[in-house]
Amino acid sequence: MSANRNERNDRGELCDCRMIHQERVDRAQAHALDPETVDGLAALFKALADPGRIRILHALSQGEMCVCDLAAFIGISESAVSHHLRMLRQLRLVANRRDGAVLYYRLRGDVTERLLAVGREYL
Amino acid sequence: MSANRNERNDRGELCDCRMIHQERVDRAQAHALDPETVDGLAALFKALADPGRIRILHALSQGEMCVCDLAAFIGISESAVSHHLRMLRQLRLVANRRDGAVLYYRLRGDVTERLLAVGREYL
DNA sequence: GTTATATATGAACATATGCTCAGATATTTA
DNA sequence: TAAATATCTGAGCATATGTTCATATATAAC
Repeated sequence: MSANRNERNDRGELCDCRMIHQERVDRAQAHALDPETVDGLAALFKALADPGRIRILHALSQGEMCVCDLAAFIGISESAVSHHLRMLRQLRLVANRRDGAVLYYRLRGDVTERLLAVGREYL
Repeated sequence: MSANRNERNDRGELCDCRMIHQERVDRAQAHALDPETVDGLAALFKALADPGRIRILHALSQGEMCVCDLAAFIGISESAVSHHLRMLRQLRLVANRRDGAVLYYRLRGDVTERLLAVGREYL
């Protein structure tokens, strides 16, 4: 239970962090997520970390909608909605289909609905 | 399919938003999450929207750890870890137990693990 | 063709977030 | 008691984020 200093951290770098339980840190290290996974998860949850995007995604779970309908529903500008949709598109959480000048957005896959369901259960 | 202006929005306020499909907006409105739920969900996902906190939470899913072990594992200061843990504590995602001067943190409930599992499945 | 509609995009700006630093609190040890 | 350890907290600062505004693009209507 004694403090060790100047151990090597997970990246092999020297650090002067204290470390009370070497074995617990080793265990965490053994099961650690790789950086790519961590960043991917952070990006995913960041997409859901905004009230406007949550309302957009939940609205889309009822069926496809176009940008201006979403803007009217949420009460923010169409530009703001478009910015949000771009982010959600890049994360592949939504997809769209064009009908004339109108783009209809829909949920892509079931990730969003599953995450929202777990979240609502937790509240 | 004609654009309507100066309709009343979800809060009964006048707005000059365009609205192409009144029935789709109405449907979204009928199933809309209440503001309290939306904010709660946003706060929850915000907690998971940071690489450091994801690594903390995933480490805790392997068993309880103290602040300095987490700091050593993640490679950030103990103060930064403490700030993260306060946020996670307030959201009831983690709990702690004191043993002398050391505070051992653990996951509270299974929300975190379920969300991380769905997230990893999506990646 | 021109004009209107629907959406996208980049810049700018205000606010939010994460980290560090200095210091406070709690507990143990001498 | 004083000193050391473990953690917490608030302020300050740099960066990130969400929105608006102006403008660009794409399609439709005329």
